[in-house]
Amino acid sequence: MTIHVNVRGTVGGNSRARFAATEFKPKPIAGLFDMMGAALSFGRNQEVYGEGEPAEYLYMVKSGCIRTSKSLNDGRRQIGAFYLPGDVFGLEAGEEHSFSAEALSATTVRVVRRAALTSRISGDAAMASYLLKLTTDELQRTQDRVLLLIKSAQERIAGFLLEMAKRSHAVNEIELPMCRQDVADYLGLTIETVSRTLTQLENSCAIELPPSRRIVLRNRPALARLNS
Amino acid sequence: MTIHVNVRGTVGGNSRARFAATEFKPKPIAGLFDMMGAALSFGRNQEVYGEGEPAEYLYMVKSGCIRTSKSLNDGRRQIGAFYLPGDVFGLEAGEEHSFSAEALSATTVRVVRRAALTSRISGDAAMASYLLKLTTDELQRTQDRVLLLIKSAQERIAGFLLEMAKRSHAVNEIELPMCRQDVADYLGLTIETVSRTLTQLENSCAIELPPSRRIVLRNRPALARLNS
DNA sequence: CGACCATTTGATATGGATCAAGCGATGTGG
DNA sequence: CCACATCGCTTGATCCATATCAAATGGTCG
Repeated sequence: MTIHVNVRGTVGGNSRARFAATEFKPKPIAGLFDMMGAALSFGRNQEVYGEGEPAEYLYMVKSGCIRTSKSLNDGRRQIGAFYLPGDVFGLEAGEEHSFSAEALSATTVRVVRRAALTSRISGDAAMASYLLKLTTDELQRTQDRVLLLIKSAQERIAGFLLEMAKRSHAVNEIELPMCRQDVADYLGLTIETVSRTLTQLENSCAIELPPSRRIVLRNRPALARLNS
Repeated sequence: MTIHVNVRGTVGGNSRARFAATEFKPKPIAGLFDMMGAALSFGRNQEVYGEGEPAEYLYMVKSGCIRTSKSLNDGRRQIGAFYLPGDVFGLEAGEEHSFSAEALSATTVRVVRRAALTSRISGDAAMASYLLKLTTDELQRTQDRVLLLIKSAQERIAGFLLEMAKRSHAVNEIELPMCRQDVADYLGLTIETVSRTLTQLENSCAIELPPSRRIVLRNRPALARLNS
């Protein structure tokens, strides 16, 4: 079996990879990546793609977590988004990636060629709608980020926790897949401010921090109020 | 002539408004709004649509300028974007507007029913691509905003000026269509900080402020350096 | 145990917010 | 035509939230 995937990562899984299979009509389009994509594995901090590389593929997270990030010339780093299992990343406006993508921990993804999807826009309305939905959803999340970034540290953290809680399945308990520095770079704060704000919220009984990556939401209304 | 446009604004222009005309195939899709849309006029600060209203239409600015904004419960206001002639606004992830839209000054727009476009996704590949492009472009601009918002006041202002310069046609001179307060709410700063930062930039000879809405970029490299 | 990394905590500095006043242009009514 | 109100913008003084610098604590893995 030869798979011409010139991407980083370890090829694995039962990849029935036929990227150019144009006759295939996905019924449940959610399973698209599983059906037509190759599986890849990444280790902690391993790069999936780099800023400026051609945006040839779309990716769906199967397990683990991915962050996209961008380094500014002075060393600051901005995190574009965190992607959890089921999320699709790699969508770009232009022909190349404006952020790089890295795995937070051992992560598996499915890849499909972008061209394999976009070429179906004509003739496959479901595919066109699917791509549009992926993009509008991403847009919505990015707009929500903008709203977060103009607020105070408390509000950013509260908003972040609520967002993560909504995305994880457990109701009032979150296991953060990322370190404090990642949270800080996501919210445009320093690691110290993130830490201090979390302890403040703990002191005000809004949350609980058993070990530091696990967070229990004790008082959602209070957090939601901060989220305005 | 009866046009059933339950939107605010003054109907005018040569509106050959046939929203449900499904047989129409736009060749130059850019002219789409002119061909199938109704023209509307708005005065300064007049609302085009409000936050929470059903997102039934897409709009293209023909003249003037539109801002989208959102009021937070504590009175702060965040501006989502400024739209100049040629820009399309009103795109939403969900079924209702998450921002409201207002005219900055006397402004004319063209409206088309969103459903009239989305219904064509199947069968009209050009339309599908067009909608996707509108959305990815909007996404790109929103991601650029996120990058601006984590920076210092000087960097935000510099980035904003460069963005406006790129969008306006005159190379090194911009006529801002919005007041300082709008700039402040766009960049997540106060009006005082915007003003002070502009005078700082003037003192460092990066820009010139003949009357306050007109800005001359004297030293683009310096601004670009701030923009990192 | 000891090295290493992530996180927290403390002390201080600072950029931008806030509060307040002044300035300049535009418009209105006497 | 001028006095005066209004609005948008700038400037000044002070305060505070967050950054910065520094050190302590805790957790994990060899």
